[in-house]
Amino acid sequence: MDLEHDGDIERRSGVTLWRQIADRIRSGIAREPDGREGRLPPEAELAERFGVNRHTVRAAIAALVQEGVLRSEQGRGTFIVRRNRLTYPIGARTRFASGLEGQAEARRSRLLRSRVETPPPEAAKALGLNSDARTIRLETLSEADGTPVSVATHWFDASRLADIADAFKRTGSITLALRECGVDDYLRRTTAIEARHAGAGDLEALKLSPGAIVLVTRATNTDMDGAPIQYSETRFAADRVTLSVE
Amino acid sequence: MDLEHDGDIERRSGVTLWRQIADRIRSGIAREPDGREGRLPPEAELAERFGVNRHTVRAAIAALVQEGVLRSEQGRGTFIVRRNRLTYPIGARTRFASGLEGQAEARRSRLLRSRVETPPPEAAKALGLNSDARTIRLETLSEADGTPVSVATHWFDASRLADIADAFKRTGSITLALRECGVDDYLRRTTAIEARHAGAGDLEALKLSPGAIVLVTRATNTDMDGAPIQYSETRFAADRVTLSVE
DNA sequence: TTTGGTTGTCTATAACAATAGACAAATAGG
DNA sequence: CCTATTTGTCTATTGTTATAGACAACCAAA
Repeated sequence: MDLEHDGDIERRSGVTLWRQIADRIRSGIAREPDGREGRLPPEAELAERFGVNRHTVRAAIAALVQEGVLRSEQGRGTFIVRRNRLTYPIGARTRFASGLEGQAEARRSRLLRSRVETPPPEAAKALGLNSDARTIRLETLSEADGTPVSVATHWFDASRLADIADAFKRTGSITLALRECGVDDYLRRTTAIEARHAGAGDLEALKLSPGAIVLVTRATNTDMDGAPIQYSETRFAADRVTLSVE
Repeated sequence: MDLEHDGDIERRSGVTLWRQIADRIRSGIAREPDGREGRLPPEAELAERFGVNRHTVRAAIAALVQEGVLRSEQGRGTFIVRRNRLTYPIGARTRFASGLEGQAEARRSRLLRSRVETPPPEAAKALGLNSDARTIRLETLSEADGTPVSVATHWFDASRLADIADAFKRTGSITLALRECGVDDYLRRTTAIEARHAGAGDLEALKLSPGAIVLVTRATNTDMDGAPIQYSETRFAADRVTLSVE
């Protein structure tokens, strides 16, 4: 595993040494050919390589064990827990479930929260609504093989898609829910991509540890006539997915 | 400015409180309508809002002043330094300079390093070369209005584009350099997008502070006959750009 | 010129992170 | 069954981060 990849760790940077080391080990694992099982070098060796005390390395490993990335066995060593990085394609026909087809067995989404609200400026603009219009806001969590992949906030025009929350709850799919509401097909028009530290809410929903990164996409979908029907902000666990633009 | 955006800050998470607060303030600013000047709430109020001591808030502010995001004036307050977030379009005709046209005045790229090497597996695969082939590796830094935006590592087939390093050095542009080497036009075939913490090298080149995030794109470009000519990994300062997928 | 609100600096203390060293407990291999 | 290697636990010490309170310096507006 290539841990030397990027310079030394830094002291009094606002990030503790154990967390920097944990991040380096995690991304070293993520960089590996997909889902390789393997053994981590002994703690003593890692401590020397990073130029820190063994206890500091142990703190980093403990955090990754907590996260489920590593597994330690007394007397034997510390091992990498197999986990694939998912590739999530973005294009005109972007859909969650079918996008991950073949990469994971159990793909499902479920509703965390829903409510009616006046849309934030961005959503209003994307949907072509006034800022005092009524929108339905859905918070959803998507998982693949039991691991949370992304949380998303969706806005829909309440006057056109009044029953979308119910439909999503029943079907567990935006595509199917839209179909039940009379939108047979739709297209992804625009996608903006950013990255930032995960907030507390996302940390919990995605089962991430503090300091983790989320990839944020903000997308507008339209029906086949070009009328906007959905505006979404999706936060992906950055160390579990690669976004792929065709 | 919406600082409440995402839950409480977390103690003994491996990230110091002042850094968490700095990150929250920075992204609160980034979320604002583009490049708004404005005043930060007083330190005492921020301390109360975040539930920490005023000195802790001061440490966060000091870090952001160091970064050039804020400016403090004794007796008056702390102010947001205007800075636009750039939107970088990704599509079949992705190019650095023209992509940012109209968003920034001075757009330029310069060569950090170049060398001949056997390509890493990913680059070899993308370029359709054997793993013992010779490639030219370019490290470049791109700036807009004097602010570093991205650093990139490019691989080219050495047998086809022997003079690419020189040509880039002269022209400061991949597009122009390729033209000098006989590639009149090219297309972006695939783009993979990830996000991670910036490594030490990228921190320095992009003038970021530790813990900062980079958006990583890995792209393959082909000539008009579909033959791969370039494989690149680009690291964008995540708080300065939005990637936009058409 | 006074007042209220703000940032800047100082001291002291408590909580946490990192180092150092020693040894126990489990495993794998000869 | 021994030995070398490895993870697990304990104690002690030092340096960094966060809290608490007090007050100085500066600014703007009454």
